[in-house]
Amino acid sequence: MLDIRQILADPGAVQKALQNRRETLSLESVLSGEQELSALRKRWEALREQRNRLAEEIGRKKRNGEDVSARMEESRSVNTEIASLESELRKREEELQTQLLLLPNIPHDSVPVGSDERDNPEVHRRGSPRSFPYEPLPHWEIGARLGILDFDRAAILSGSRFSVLRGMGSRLERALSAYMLDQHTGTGKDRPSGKPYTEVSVPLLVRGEMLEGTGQFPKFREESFAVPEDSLFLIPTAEVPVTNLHRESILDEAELPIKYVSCTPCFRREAGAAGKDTRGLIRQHQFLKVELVWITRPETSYDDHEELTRDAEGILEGLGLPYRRISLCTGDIGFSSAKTYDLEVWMPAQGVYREISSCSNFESFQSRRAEIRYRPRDTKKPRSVHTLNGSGLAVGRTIAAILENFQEQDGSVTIPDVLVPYMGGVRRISPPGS
RNA sequence: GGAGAGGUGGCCGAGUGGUCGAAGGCGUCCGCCUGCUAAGCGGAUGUGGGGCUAAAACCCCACCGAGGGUUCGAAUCCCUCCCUCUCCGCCA
Repeated sequence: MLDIRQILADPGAVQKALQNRRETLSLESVLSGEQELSALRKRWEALREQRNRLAEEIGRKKRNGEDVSARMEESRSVNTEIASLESELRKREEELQTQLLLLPNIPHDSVPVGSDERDNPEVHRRGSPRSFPYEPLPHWEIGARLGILDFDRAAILSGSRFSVLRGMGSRLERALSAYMLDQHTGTGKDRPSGKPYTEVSVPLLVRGEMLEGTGQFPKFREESFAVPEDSLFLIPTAEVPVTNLHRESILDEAELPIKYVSCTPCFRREAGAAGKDTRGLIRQHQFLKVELVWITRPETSYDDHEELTRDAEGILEGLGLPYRRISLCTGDIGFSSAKTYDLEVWMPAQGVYREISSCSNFESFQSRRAEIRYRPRDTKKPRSVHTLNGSGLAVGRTIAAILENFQEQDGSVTIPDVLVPYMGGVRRISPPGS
């Protein structure tokens, strides 16, 4: 959520930012709504003051045995006025709040202006794609031939966009999760932030307020799987429970940055994605993801964002997967984000780079919604923290990338060296019977 | 699921209708004292919004789990919901 004072201070700049985002919302009704609200609020406060004074006077006089019936009558009439004002006030407040919750974050100055994904500049490329002496197979073919990936059975269990991993496929998922978690909980000592990530295991079902806190609600409600019977929602990413871990609290500056890593299944309805990426592990209703979350100070958040992104890149480099980093332009950046880098891994069968991680700085957009603040050492007055997160990495897509990049002509797949210990020493997954 | 107890400031905890934004303690900060540290002594210390101001001081409004209600007046009484704890039952 944007700070209403920031909007008031420079509505032109905010409107400009919305335009850059290709967002058609206008600030006019927000501005007029806020103006009316503040007038109503002042009137209401004055009446409350009057009522409080009367109540105090009545109490005092009563103790002295004086007659207070006239004052009580007066107070009653003030109360009816307060009540009518209050209902109006509440209505206006809700209207304004609804509008504010639908306003996206303002992109950082360093974010390139652009219309859509075609305008996302590449920051850098690492690793070189292998050249294949044959037509490389897509990962779903490889997985099926190896007997480790089964979409047909998953469809019977749960419908489309679900998968079953079997044998070494399932083991590969576990190995990747463990490798990533180990890397992140081990990194940091030699970094500017000076500390490794703390691993957390969190609930996969959360209340709606948590999703509002991180920005998924109210705008993207239809993207979430719901359990209406219990008013709970399946998390679309670990970002939601992990960031909200510190909701409604004031942290000590000395605690910052707080760095978490969490491996969870993620659940997405993919409501707007009908017919898109219908094959393979790329777009599933359920997938495993290792998520990095930082809660940090505003002064360092952009340096921290670079560091977080480097941490995610470290996994791709460790696995030997070719990838590139792109910087999302104003027209493509996510609703809650002020700046986002996407990491895209090379997928040989399609001959394209595909998103495997998205690393964002939300500045105080989430922390204002979730009320996560810290007390600066010098000023003592609480300030909103900045929150960051990024995938480190999406495990399902990493499996897909490994199968495609490290496939061999005989149908086998070579396991990256760093994963071998996690695979129980297995260096290669081979087709059954070979 | 059944029975009971309870949710108060950064933390612990007192407070059953007005003088309570809230005793006391811990913590934190400032000062004093003291070879150092600790202890001791004195003072300060909730959050959000508004007014005034150069900035403060100061003043006003709201907040004692959330939302309603009763009342001139609610942390305190009533209702609903959420959560925590104890015991019993069930269970990975």
